[in-house]
Amino acid sequence: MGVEVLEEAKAQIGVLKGLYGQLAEIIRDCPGQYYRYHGDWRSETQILVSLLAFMHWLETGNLLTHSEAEEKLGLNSSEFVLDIEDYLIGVCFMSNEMPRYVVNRVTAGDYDCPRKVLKFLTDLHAAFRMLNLRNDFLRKKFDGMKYDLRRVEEVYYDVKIRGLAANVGNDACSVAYLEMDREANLNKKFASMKCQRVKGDESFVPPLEDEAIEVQHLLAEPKPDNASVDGVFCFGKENAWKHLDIEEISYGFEYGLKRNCGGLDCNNTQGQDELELGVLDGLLDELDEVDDIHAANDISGACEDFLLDVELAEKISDLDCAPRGRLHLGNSSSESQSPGFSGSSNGANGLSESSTATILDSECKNGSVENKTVKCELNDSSGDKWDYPAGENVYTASRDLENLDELDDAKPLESGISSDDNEKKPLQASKMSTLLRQKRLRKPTKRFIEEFSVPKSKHALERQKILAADSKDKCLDIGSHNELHRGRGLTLTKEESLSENVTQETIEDDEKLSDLKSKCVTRRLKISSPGSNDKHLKIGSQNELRHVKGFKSSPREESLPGTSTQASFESRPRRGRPKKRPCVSALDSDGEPTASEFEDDRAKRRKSKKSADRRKHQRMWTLSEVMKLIDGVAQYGTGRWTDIKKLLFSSTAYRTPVDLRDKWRNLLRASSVQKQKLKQNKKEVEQKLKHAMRPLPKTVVHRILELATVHPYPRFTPGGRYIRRKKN
DNA sequence: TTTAGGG
DNA sequence: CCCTAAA
Repeated sequence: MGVEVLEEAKAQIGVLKGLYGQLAEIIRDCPGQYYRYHGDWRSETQILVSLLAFMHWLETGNLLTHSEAEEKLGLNSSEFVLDIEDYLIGVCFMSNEMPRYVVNRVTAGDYDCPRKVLKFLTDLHAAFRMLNLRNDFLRKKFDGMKYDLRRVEEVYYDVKIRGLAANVGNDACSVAYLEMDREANLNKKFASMKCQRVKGDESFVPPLEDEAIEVQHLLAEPKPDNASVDGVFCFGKENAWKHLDIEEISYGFEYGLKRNCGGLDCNNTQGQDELELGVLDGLLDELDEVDDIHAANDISGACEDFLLDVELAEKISDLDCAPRGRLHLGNSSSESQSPGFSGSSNGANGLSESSTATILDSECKNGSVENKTVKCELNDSSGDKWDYPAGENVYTASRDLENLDELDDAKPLESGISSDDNEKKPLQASKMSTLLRQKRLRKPTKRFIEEFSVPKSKHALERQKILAADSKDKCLDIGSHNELHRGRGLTLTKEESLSENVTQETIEDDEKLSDLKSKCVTRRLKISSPGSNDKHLKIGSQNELRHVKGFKSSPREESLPGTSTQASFESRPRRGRPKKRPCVSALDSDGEPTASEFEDDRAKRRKSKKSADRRKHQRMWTLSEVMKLIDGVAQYGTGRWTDIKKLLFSSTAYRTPVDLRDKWRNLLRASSVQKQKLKQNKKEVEQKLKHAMRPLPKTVVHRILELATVHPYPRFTPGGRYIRRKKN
């Protein structure tokens, strides 16, 4: 059937060829005017090229070259040609179709397809990368190809770890690979080239030109004219499927791996053989969670995905045997935890020192060596990516990840454990527990890391503040050491007289052992309103209790004059999937959590088992934040959320541009509702409103409404009504 | 990588 | 607040 389709398409191509012929004739009448008119059919040409290239790929597995494309379209005349740029854009269009194609093929049961497409796209992308593209449309399309490649990669690894990828195919491939001597050589060179680049990790990318030149040497036949294009693509064509074997890359990176892992022996690449279907089934769920990390590290995630799971599989299969020596490394590596904390180290230290929440300290300890190794590998493999994300940052980020994880299990080295924590130790001591724990880990996300570092340092300050005990009606400046250099610290305005404190979140540790202790999120909010000095500690856990009635707390963070109910906790069932259950507990005047409360909290959490909750936090928007947001919108309007974020929310790491936008959307909705309600019978409805939402100060509402007219947000009429557009 | 939009 | 598509 596929053949029929192809034939049919070819017939149509024939028709098009004829049409191009007609065009060519017209052009022939007005010599030299080709470029005057060819824009009229450019986009069609591009699409046509993409289709041709796709067909060609289906038939031969190779990339349609420029000359081939010209030939197929009958554009060989000297006057009427296929524009190089059109050709390239067409190729990009084709690449845009690949992810869909791959998914469809896999759905249809062709599990080998992703591998082929991946290689193809990898080559293609590598070839494109050598072009020196202007900042034009083609450049954009090329950028898009990166994401196509990534999506295909994900499919490939997904298929692979599910054990669906045909090993036969792999073998056959490698045999073919060996057969081609010349190409093998090219491959080696290419791989080593890449490898070198990775080795030189610190110095990062060699200039693109160098690379291009080097590859030019590898290219057998650079053409005199279009060398930069045709030559490159010949390269891609000749080596289709052959070079840059994924495994090859992995091996190539081993050097870097070992170095970055500080001597850890990570043979992850070999672990792949140990994949077992039975194990994999249980692992599939893992993917979702691991995804978080992908997003977090910004490293091309699929690879990580794969490796991590491989490692996990290894662990599981090892459960019956003696634990590997590697496990011990967890301890030694965790020793370096403090130095490793880099940016957030302040937070960690401050935390344990302040002793208010040492339990967190320990709960965050989750030493899983394989995570570490895997991550190291990831960092390195990221070196293979086209992006070359700032290695430093990525590295520290993942170091933080590791450390966060390590925090959980590395008991022996933990020195500053508070008494609260001691009872937990026995639980964790057992090796079995340790082993099993590694089976399933809820990884912190990027946002989590960000939050983790910022608020913690606040925490340290908080302690000082409490000691100073001067936090009445003054303006509180909660800037922290870490924040200082970031510019403007978080400053709370007077009328709020609110001191917001540490926010800590931990991650849920979801695993099979029933006695696991999960990590908890403690979020401390000290609310000191003009009337009282009550302090409240809010402990939010990320665990989801499906069976337990979830309730949501919405403590007022700002105590507004007049409307203030300084801490009204409302509890209502969450709409939809109950994702998160922040627990609220009132605390003694010190704001100290009592051991029993933690115990209680943990006990509850212990019950909650599965349910991957993606909810990272529910952080209330303070009035000052809202005001800042309003200012931002006034300044930039809607649609430039990143700018607003950068300028006004640079100190609050946990508010992403998307958050800002969402909040604005909600504000519009809220304010319009509030306005309408005001028109109606005030009293009753406003009573209801109070339950439903925290009413905004009228001035704020007015400002929002004003802005809503100036910067109309899509889907909100000037009246503020939310328009729900229907898909048809 | 950012934004819009749906849930 | 999350997720996805589109740009």
